[in-house]
Parts: sequence; C-alpha cells; structure tokens
Amino acid sequence: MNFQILDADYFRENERPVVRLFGRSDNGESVCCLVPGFEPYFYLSASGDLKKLGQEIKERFDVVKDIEVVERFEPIGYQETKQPMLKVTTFDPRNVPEIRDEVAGMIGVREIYETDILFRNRFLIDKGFKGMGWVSAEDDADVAKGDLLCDHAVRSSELTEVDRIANSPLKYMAFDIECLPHDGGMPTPDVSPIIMVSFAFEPAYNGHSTIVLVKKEVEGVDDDVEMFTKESDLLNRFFEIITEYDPDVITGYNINDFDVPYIVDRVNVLNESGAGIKPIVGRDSRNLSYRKIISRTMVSIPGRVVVDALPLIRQQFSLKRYTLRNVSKELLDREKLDVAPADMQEHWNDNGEKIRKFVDYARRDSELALELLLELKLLDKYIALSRVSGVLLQDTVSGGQTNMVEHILMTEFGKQGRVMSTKPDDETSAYRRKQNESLKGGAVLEPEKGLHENVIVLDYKSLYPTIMMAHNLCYTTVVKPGSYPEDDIIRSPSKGEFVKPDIFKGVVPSVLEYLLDQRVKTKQLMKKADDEGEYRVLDATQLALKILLNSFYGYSGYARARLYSLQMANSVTSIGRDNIARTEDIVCNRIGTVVLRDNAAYLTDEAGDIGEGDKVVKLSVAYGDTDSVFVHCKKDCDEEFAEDEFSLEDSALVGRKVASIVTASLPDPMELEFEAAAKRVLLVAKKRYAQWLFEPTNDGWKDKIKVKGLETVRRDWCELTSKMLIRVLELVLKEGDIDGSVHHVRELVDRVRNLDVQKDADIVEDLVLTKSFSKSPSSYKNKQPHLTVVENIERRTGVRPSIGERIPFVITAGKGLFVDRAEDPEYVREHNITLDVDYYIQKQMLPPVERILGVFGVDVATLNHDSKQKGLFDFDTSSEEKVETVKRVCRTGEQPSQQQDQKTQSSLFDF
DNA sequence: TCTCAAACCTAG
DNA sequence: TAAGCTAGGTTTGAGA
Repeated sequence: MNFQILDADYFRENERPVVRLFGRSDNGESVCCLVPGFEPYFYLSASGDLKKLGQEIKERFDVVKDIEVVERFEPIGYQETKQPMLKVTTFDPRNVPEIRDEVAGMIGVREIYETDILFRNRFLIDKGFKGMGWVSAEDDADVAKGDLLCDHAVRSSELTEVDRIANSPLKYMAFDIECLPHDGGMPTPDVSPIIMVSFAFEPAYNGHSTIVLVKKEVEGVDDDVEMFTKESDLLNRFFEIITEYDPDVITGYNINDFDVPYIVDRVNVLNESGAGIKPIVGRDSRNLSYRKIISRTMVSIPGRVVVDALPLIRQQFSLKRYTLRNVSKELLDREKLDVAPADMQEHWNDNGEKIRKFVDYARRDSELALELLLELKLLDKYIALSRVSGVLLQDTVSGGQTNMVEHILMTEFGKQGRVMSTKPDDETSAYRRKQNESLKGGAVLEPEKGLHENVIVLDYKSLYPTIMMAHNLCYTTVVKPGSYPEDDIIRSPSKGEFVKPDIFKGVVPSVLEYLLDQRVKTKQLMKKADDEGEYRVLDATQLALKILLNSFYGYSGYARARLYSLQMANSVTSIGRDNIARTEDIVCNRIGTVVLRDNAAYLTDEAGDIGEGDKVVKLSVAYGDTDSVFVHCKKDCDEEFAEDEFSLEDSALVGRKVASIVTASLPDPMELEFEAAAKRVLLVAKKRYAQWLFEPTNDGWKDKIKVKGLETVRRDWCELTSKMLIRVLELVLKEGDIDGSVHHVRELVDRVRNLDVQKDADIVEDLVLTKSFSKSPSSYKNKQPHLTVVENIERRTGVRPSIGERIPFVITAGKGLFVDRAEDPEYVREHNITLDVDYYIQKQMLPPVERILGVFGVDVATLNHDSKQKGLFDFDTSSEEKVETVKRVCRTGEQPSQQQDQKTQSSLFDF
C-alpha cells in the first residue's frame, strides 16, 4: 500500500518507541502505519579514553542501551580526517534530554551533538523519508486500530520511498465559533458560552459542504443547521463531526489565536461542572489542546495538519488590513456577512430574520476561510516545501526557514558522517548577535536621480546561492585564515578562507547545486505538463526550490542557527559587493559602447568600422541594488535616443549582449540575465524608483508600471496618496505629461481642501492610514498615531487590538501634535468629526508628489495653487510641448530651476 | 533651525 | 518548539 506522509510521531509499546506515520493512501483512505525498531541516539566528543568513558556512561545511566565508538566529522570547519566519537543509544527518546546535561558535564566530555533532534525527525532523516513524500508499506499487516481514528492501521518495518509527483486527495475542513460576549466586549471562556460552530468541507461531508451547529431552536433555516439546547451537546457534536469527517487539514481564520484556545478553555470550564465533554480530535484520539509559547499559540493535532489562514495570508499578501472582511474582499472579491459584536445579543435573542442572518453569518465565515485556503492555493507552496526539504507539513506551515535548512543539512551531514550541532543557548546567540554587527550586506549603487529613457534591467540569477556554489563557501570548507597554503584556498574580499572544491566540496554548495538543478528540471517539466493539477504541483515545487535556495545565506548569519558562520555570511555578501562593482566597471568601462548592426549587438572591436546603418549605443549604469544593474542606453553623443531610434528589440539585443559578456567573465554558475527593458525610468533615491517596463514574453512585449519603495507601495500612507501618485507616475512615464500631472494634483488638492463629506465620500475613504501595532504599548519610547487610536479603542470598548494587527486611523482637525489627533475612522464617521484637511494636503499629498515632479522643476507652490484664487498663470500647453519637457529633462539631466516665479515656470514649458 | 533617535516599512 | 539576513528612506517629535 502506498501513502503520503502527512504527520509523524511515536508512542511507547512495551517501553520501546514505535514510530507512527499518518497519511492518506492513493485510494483515498486515511492510514496510520506503525514502524517499530527505530532507536534514539546522540553523539559526543571527548578527550582521553573513549572506550572507558563509554563504559562509565553505560554504568551510570541505565537508560543507555548501547555505546559505540564511531568516527565522525565535527559540524563546522574543514577537517582532513574524522575523529572518534561516542554514539550513545538510549531505550526511549525522552531519555536523551533527560541525561544529556549530566553527560555533557562528565570529565573529558568536550561536546555533545544531536541531543535535541525530535525523534520523529530523527526517524525521517535517517530513513530518508520526507514530509508529504510517498512511501510504500510492503509487508503491511493490518493491526487492531485501538485508539487510532483512521480508515486503516498497518504495521510495517519494511517501508520504501515511492517516487510520485501527484498529491493524494486531501480532506479539508474549516471551522469557526461564535460566542456571546457578556457585555458587548470580548467574550471570555469562563462566562461566555459558545453558541454556534460552523464548518465548511471539501470534499463534502455526507452531502453537506457546510454545517452550522446552533445552541437554540431556529425555524426556517437550511438543512445544514443542527440545533441543540445544551452547549455541551453542541460541543460533543463538534468533536464528533471532526472525528467522523476525518480531515487531513483543519483550517479557519485566526483559529490559533482565538477559536482553538477558546474551545479548549470553554470545554475545561464546562467539564469542571461535570459536562463530560470529550474533546477528541487527533487521529490517535488525543484531545484538542494548545500551547502558549511566548504570546504565540501553537496548535497541533496528531495525524492532521492545522493551518490558520491568517498568518499565511499575512505572509503572502501585502494588505492594509487583515480582517476576514477585508481579506475576503481584496483577495476573493467576496463579502463577509456581518453582525457587529454589539448587535450579537439582539440577533441571538431574535426568532426571525435576525437569528437566521446570524446563522448565515457564522456559516459564511467558515466558507470564506476554506475558500481562502483553496482558491488562493495557500497550502501548495508548503506542501512543496515539505516534499523538497523533508520537513513535516505542520512544521513547514508553522515554522520558519530554519527548520527546513537544518533538516536538509542534517540529512546531508548524516550521509557524510558529520554530526550536527545542538541549538545554541541564549548566551551563545546573544554573543553571535553582537558579532553580527560586523555582518555587512549588499551594495546599493548611488542612483543617477531623475528621469531616464531606454534603460535595460539586468540581474543576477540567484546571486547569493551561486556565489556560494562558485566559491565553495560552506561550514564544511571554512578554515582559519592563514592556516592553509594559498594554493589550497579561496579567499573572499572579507578575508574569509575556504578550501577549494578539489580538496573538499562543501555540503552547502552541493545542496544548492542539487536544488538549482532540480529547479531547472522542474521548470522544464512545467513546459511539458498538460494536466492542470500536475502543472500546479510543479509550479509550487519550483517556487519552493527558489525559497530554499535563498534561505541558506540568511541562515548562515542567523544567531540561533545550529550552524552559524559569520565568516561565511560575510564572504557571501562581500563577494556580492565586489561583483556588482565589477559588473558596473565592465558595463561602463570595458564594454562602454555597443554597436547594433543587422539585428545583432557587437562590441566596438568586434564591429570594426562604423557604417551607415549601425547604431552606436553608449552604456552607463544608472542604478543597482545588490544583484541588479540598470543600464542606461544613450546615443554616442551622450544624448537620449529620439522616440523611434531605439526599440525594445534594440534593448534586448544590447541587454543580452552585455549579460553574456559579463556572465562569461564569471565563475560558474554565476549568471547575469537580461530581465526587462524600461522605456522610461524615474530614479528618486536608493530603493525608490518607478519604471515603465517591458518584459519579453512568449507573445511579445508586456508593459507595466513597476513602482518600488515609493509611497504607492507603502501601507503607512493613505490610499489618496497612492492613487494620486500612481496617476502622476503614469502620466510622467507613459505620456511625459507634466502639465497633466500638475493639473491632476491641483484638482485633488482642491477637492481635499474643500472637502465635502457627503459629496466626496470616496475621498474620505481614501484618507485612512494604517500602521502596524507591533509591540506592547509600554515598550514604545515615542508617541505614535496608531498607538493613540489603540488607547482610544481600549478605553471605549474595553478591548485592546492585539499586537501584530494593523491599526487604521485618520488625522482629525484641531490644535497640537498630529499624534494626539489620530482617531479611529469608524468613530470619526459615527460622530461626524472633522478631518484635518491641511494635514492631508501638506503631509500626505504634497511631499511625495513634489519629490517626483521636483525633477521637472515643479514645486509645492505650483501644486498647492488654489483654484479659487483667480489670476495666477494658466497651466495649459500643447501635448508636444509636454513631451518636449520630459525629453529635455532626460537629455540634459538638468535640475530645472526651483524658483516658483511664474515666468521661470512658464518659460520651462515654453521650450 | 538643526540634529537625532525611534518607528515604520520597504528593496533585495 | 519563536524568530533567515542587511541597506535604506521618510516622518515625527524632542531637545540643543
């Protein structure tokens, strides 16, 4: 029988561990496979007589089953030979943490290794099985299920890996609870009952795609509504449905921080007074439970995967707010039904439309959570990450990159006879954090500020991974500077030294090579894939490979990593900085100009004499950040090309030529790539620019405006700013229409200045700013507008928004600091409070737009011109002139006069 | 008026 | 069993 590994753990049978693999088989049954015989162990290195030390340990700890002297490499640093170590095998997995400290303290013991590897991971790593990987249980003998809640239970010691791309048909279930708050505030489990629970299923459960449990008799509701008089009966049914449906994935919105803890606490409260609820949810019949780990709640259910959609969406989408309402609207274009907390009691007490609306509202929330998970394919990426890294799905979903990188490295270390470090203690990681102050990052080239035409975007494909591969940068190759002959080492600009690959090929470079290779292969398969499901899996796989490739650098400088090497991290970035500087030099100086002739690009010495039809292109680097360069293509005389003199195809020719020349000068597999051609680029500052970009696709060029770092993409600016600025950027980049921009801004400024709350309702909505409430109020050293609002809300409702939430606010009219005048938009609406239009004009609208239009000599006075004050100069000019202005600014790169004098201004447009 | 640190959010 | 990394711009309020 073949099945896909969803989850793994172990239990004790006759005081011996038996691993349990939970999964779903190819015929759709849920499976639990028991695997006996795997033993826990760890390593230690010591000075002196290892055999004797082994004896001592064996005698001192009766939980030690076996001791063996083995040869292993240490985790960090190049070593010519392995050294003897002790491998300590215990009877029970929990013995390892029980005895490790005492063992570590014994005389002669230098270091202990792998004492903090979870047994289930130890099993997966040693056996080569992967999270969401397929295995075959050969001699599968059916066993009694006992407490196991799955279709099929088998026992097998002969498991083999199965190569299969497709995923098994998983069963998804979303749920959501409704509680009746005591006083309209936040419900608390000790007093507020759970009055409804809703479910959504995929596939359907007994023909139902949704179910709502209601603690009340309601008439005229759909047939998916079940009614109860006792809360405990409702809750028992809740658990019964879960175990009967037997979902693989349990989801919901904010369930980790709210629903699950609430249910657990509520069940405890009810059971204390003898309700006798059995909250069984696990495939091993375990009860629902949660653990608080430093203000974060962790939920895990044996045999299943718990996926809270909220954190996943937070991670994946940049939104101003993450309420279910907003997220559904933005990402699904679906409306949440709503019953305000304050109206819940009233709806609940009703026996007609209102209670039915309340039921519908509850049902919709589960539906939306499930839709978010499925329609946005939130899980695809994590399933792929599991299959590539080997980590169990629950751990890829709720853990970080560390998990996966360490799992991969430990697997490789194991194969090469190298032991893995334990996690660093707090002291060590604090020390490393201090050291990291010397960790330098990527280089950002000073932008040639202003508007440029015909810019080619080149970037390095996976820069940091390829640097590590090309230079054999690894924990296993790093050596103490000066300790090896020059000929044997690679030295980075940061003075890190690593042995050359012919002496020892690093584990990290090998892993990266494999991942990169897999990614290329996966992309090839994608081109051939005809089945949509298969394409989806492959696409997720290549994305997962990309994520993993890019995780290794960050991990190497992570203070809490098992493997940490500042020397390695600094070498990666120093080579990167060197590289981009070299690239700039090659482009500007060694190449300098490119000749376009007969649809091909030539270097000047390749081209020979310049003929009639030749186009000479002068190159310069206008900007670059870490792994990219923007190459400005100009005429030989340093002027911009005329409109039809330089085509997108010309850009591509030049771009590909430059990329190939630079790539040829680089060690394999580093590669500079032509990414796109920009017709116009506006460089405002480092990390702030806008491009009118043309990307090559299978059917021609696809154009778009790409904005980086400017206010349009920043969530702490109001929508009005974004909308205004995006329009201005479009006008400038596409039409070259400065006047139009000025007009547009003036018009908006006017509307805001004379804001009519009734007439300009659309604008009022766009005046809301949001900021992230990121830490406890007491740890803020300065006042913050959103903090003012948090305090206001807490004072009024008794409920404080939780840390991590984005808080919306507007600035209201009045005296004093802005911070003190920040207010909850809802409260402002309800109480008809006046907004500070001047703040919006002076602080939200004018500064961002001035930074852009300032390039063309437009200043605040021009933009803030009051339409009611007649008599100031008229701003109309013909369209050719507008374009001319842009052209002129591009061509000469001049900084037009900043004077606000009317004549100066018009003369600029008189050009 | 200028300088500084805190806070936020983004680029890569 | 909490957590990949650094570089950088901008706003704000406080204080010299």
